[in-house]
Amino acid sequence: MKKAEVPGIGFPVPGDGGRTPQYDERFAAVLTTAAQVIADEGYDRASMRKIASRAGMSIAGLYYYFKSKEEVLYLIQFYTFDSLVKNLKDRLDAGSQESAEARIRLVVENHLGHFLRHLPELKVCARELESLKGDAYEKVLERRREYYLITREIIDELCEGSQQQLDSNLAALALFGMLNWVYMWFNPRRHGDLKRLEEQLSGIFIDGIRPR
Amino acid sequence: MKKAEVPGIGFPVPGDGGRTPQYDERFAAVLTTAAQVIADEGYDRASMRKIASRAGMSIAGLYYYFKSKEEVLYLIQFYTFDSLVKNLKDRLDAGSQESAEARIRLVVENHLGHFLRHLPELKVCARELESLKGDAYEKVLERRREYYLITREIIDELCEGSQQQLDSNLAALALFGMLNWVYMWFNPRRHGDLKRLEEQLSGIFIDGIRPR
DNA sequence: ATAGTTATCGAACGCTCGTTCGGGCAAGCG
DNA sequence: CGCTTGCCCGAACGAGCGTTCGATAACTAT
Repeated sequence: MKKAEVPGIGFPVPGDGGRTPQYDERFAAVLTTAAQVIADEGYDRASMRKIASRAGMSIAGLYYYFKSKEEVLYLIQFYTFDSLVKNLKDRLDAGSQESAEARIRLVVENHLGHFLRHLPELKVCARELESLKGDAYEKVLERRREYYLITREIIDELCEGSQQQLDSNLAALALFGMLNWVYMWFNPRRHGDLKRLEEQLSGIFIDGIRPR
Repeated sequence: MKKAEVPGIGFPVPGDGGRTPQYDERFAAVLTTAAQVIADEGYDRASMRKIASRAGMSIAGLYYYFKSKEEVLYLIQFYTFDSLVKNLKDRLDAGSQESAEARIRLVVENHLGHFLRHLPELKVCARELESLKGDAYEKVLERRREYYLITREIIDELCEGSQQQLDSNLAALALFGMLNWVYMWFNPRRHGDLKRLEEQLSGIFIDGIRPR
């Protein structure tokens, strides 16, 4: 059976073409395990042997699901940003009548919420973009840019009529800096109160850029 | 001749004990080259062979100056934070009568200024702390904590009397997030105006946390 | 029962890595 | 002059890497 592919990449995608449910389940489970190993040790030190052994299978068994190590990394990053963007769009659609400030809070809430549920994946995305090359790199970059643009448009709206000339591009990058740096210090035991974390960070950012 | 050592670590330090000036010069030059290679390719992919070849010497020659690859990484991070802290202390001493807001601006100015002058080193520090182990990791962490504490004290002062309960710990981490994420998007040609970058970022942060 | 597909494995190949070893060459000093 | 010392090298070693190959059971459809 021919494998379904992401157009223009040649990497397979699960759950979309006659493969068995067991296959899809195992595929997703192995990808989750791989994200944990890569988050813990970094892409280069996370060998296919370690990933296979943590997933309870042989190296050759791993290659039944993924055709290369880079594909594993690509899929983690692609799916992570894909679901990040999809969730954000859903939230923004549901709250489209809200103020720009409320929608920025939605962005922060979405990002940190996803972060808590998929800590290893987010860490991998924050650190390993540059470990991809060629088409895989471009495809992930495209998703990131989409995510960035959605956010920057809200920031543009929030800055409207500000007397200070604030660069919304820089502001968006500052926001992502705050949010993506979280993996460096976050500890579920110390910072488990997600609501509080969201409020503090979005508070700093919103008060920081709001016109006065 | 016995090599001088950082107390408790066992790693050598240049410029402090009877070695020739050529040695110190070459040592520093090789370390700068190593920082460039590691910033470009990541610690694991940056092989000793590549570092040696970019520095114009053989692998074995490299081992005359450094006793392991991890030592190279340690020295880059240790010296970078060392000089970052030293410069910051100097600036803060010179501006000790200034307001907390002005001193936060000094922190941002110092960090980004150092960033522009030592882009590869800062990138290495932002990404490769976890590639260190044991004593080297602890020693670098110690320097980072010192840098963090200096900054957080100023933030504490800036938040004094704020009616909102703002967590200065989170605020400091948010600031470092903004500043350290810069390596992900900074382009000297697009963002060459350092003064403007400093003003925008410190503006966002200060307005974000200042009591109102 | 037979043929084909799915999921898995052990073993190996070729390569790169960090590190070491023994030596060599030039400068400075006795 | 001979000898030490500072600086540097070619070559090698053992380990770990990503990837491939052929084989093997279990299941499914004919």
